[in-house]
Amino acid sequence: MALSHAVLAALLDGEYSGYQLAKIFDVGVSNFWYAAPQQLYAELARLEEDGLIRGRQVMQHRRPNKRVFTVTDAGIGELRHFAAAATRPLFIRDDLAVKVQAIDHLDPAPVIAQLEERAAEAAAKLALFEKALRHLRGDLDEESFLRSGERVGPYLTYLGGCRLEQETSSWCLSTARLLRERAARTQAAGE
Amino acid sequence: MALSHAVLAALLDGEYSGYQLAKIFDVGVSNFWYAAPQQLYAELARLEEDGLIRGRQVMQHRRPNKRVFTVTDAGIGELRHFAAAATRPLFIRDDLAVKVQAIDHLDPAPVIAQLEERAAEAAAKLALFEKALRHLRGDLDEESFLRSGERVGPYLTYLGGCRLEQETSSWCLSTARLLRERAARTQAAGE
DNA sequence: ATAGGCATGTAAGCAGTTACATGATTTA
DNA sequence: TAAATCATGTAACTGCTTACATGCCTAT
Repeated sequence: MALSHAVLAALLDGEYSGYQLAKIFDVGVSNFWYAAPQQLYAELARLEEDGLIRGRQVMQHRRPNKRVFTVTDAGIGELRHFAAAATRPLFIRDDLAVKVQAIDHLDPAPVIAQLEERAAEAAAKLALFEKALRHLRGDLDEESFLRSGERVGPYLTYLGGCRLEQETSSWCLSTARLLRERAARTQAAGE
Repeated sequence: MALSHAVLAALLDGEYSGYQLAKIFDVGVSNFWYAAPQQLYAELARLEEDGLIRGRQVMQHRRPNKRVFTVTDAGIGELRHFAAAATRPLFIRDDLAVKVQAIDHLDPAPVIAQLEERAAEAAAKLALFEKALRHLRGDLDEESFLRSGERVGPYLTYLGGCRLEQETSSWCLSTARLLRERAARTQAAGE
């Protein structure tokens, strides 16, 4: 049970189909959980079989029909059980950092380009998260919302996501700049 | 090929045994790559078979002998190839964030405790990384080291790790404080 | 004595990835 | 008319986790 809890948590805020969940995992939940679309269909089938979620057919006019899912009481129970148990350490894998780690033995040019690309992606995600935050808090300012809101979980994880993307962007840019300067200098020295 | 590149990058800075690598992945590399010890032994065997690393037996007096590994030219070639290719997106999985996402449906007490625990771990890691940074730059200040150092890759990834741990600690603490306040208020209202 | 560190693995099972497969509708 | 979006899966393979297995040395 690993992906299952992330799916249950995502389904707390509404009924979603596998396809919709895939998009949520691609943009929103992606700040703390990565999952491929195919995994989600398989996981939804498993969760339904275990009685932790319930599916419902939705007929659509000019689109394929879809099945949307909600968390059952048993599903909430499973989440409570999970939350009370010990948390595993953060699981992180970043190919780009591996490249930076090895940079002194590599051609820096493609790595610099990838750092700048990642910085741009992070900035775009940050903008998205900030939009989501404004949407969640509605007319309230952040402080009042966090004090009196009924559903603050997603808001808090988005706040964490914002920090992560901000730091990512800033680290990528400063690293890229430094590597550029060093590359310029070694080239000048080599001439 | 996923873990393999992380192992190759880690072996660039010296000869290490499986056991030593496991410790490096536990503390140092852990800011951008998670790996279990058993994986490392298997991966080292595979990399040696593929000729990307070379093992050497080291006899020891009052300890079991060990095999230490170095990256071959073919290994460097593989890393260069990897660095020039497209980078996959950050792979992240954080159980603690899943719990926060679902918090409004859960008993907050254990989650608050786990947030504070994670914050303490992050602060400890930060201290470790800062020590590693001081060690790497030796007598130089950071700017000169980054300008003129021969091996800046690990320094740059440690800098990234510091940011991550700092943000983690601060997010966990502010989230825990907020959840504590909310828990106190709902308890007061319930009485 | 006992716990912890050093040192290296195997085996079974589960989870995750990649490639394949289909088909309608909408937008450029 | 081509590409993108909506919509859902299967199958084969690879990678990862958990549990098991061993044994010596050092510090308390």
